Amino acid sequence: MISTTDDYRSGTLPDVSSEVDGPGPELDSRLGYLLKHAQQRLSGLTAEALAPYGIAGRELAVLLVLDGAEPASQLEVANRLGVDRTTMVAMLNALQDKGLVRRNPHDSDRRKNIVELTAAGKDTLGKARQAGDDAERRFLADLDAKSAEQLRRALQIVVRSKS
Amino acid sequence: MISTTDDYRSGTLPDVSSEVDGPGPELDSRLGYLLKHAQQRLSGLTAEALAPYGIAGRELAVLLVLDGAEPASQLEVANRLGVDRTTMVAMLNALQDKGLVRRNPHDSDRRKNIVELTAAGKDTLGKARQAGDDAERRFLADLDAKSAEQLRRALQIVVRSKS
DNA sequence: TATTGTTATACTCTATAACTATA
DNA sequence: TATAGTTATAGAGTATAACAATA
Repeated sequence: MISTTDDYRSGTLPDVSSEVDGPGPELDSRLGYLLKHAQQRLSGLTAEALAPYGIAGRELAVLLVLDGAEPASQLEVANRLGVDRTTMVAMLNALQDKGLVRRNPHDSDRRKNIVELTAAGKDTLGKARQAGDDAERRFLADLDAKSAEQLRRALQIVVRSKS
Repeated sequence: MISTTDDYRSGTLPDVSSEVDGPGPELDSRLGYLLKHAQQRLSGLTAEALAPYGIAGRELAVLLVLDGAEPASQLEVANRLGVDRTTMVAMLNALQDKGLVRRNPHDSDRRKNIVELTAAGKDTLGKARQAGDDAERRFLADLDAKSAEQLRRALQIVVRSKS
């Protein structure tokens, strides 16, 4: 485990100068590079972990939202995920084709579709959630527990930031 | 400023339950969601900051690598950035059309192009680097200095992680 | 035979504009 | 008039396959 409490320029990290494909000193402390590659690495680990269940990481996110408290329309699910409603249509089509979700007309507002998990959807969600958690653990494997939680917390803050 | 040293489930964060478009409890502690949206937010801030200089965040990364110690071939630049060499061709074409980089044949291996910054490229890099740093500062504005450096350090570690 | 740069092509993810139906 | 879902379409970003020049 490696602590993250030192200043990032202190030079106590493992030497990587022998790596030909590393970012080099120009990039390895730039957040743009770091966030992009962190996201790509987690995406890869997640895709691999979810492959046995036939869903992508984005689809797991949809299932998680649908498992939440109140029934949600397509637009509400899209807003929670931060995607356009046209993007939501395609994602729900794919999940519906896999038998994991169901569209039901809203009782009093027939413009809306209430989206629900099917029994198969709940079953897949249970397994996929665990697989996704495993992928997160592998992603965080080189951080100690405290640093991992600080990372999660810091990301929550910058994502919620409005400016 | 908000500290990140508490456990992320402790509930000391600002209440966001009134936000209709927030992720909700199902997603706001999942790293996949957090990394994706953090990256999107920083990308937006960076694009905005770099717009006056006519370059994208990805292009700033190329200029930064070219400003590094040794002269680099197209393939070496691509490897440092973690992109395919065919992707590099298009990026360098764009930067060359803007007059910011120059391709020179390698002295002894004529398969290679050594890529260099032009005078205009160095000038643009100087201004764009500052603008990029400003974007990072806005991105991190809600974190205290220590938490911001811990975030950077933790990302370096997970990005370098091999498993 | 292997490597570098290049081109053509295709794939993934996403959004915009325009349509239908409802409100 | 405005909203929810849908469709067609287009753009950004990326990679794979195949080729020419060179090693």
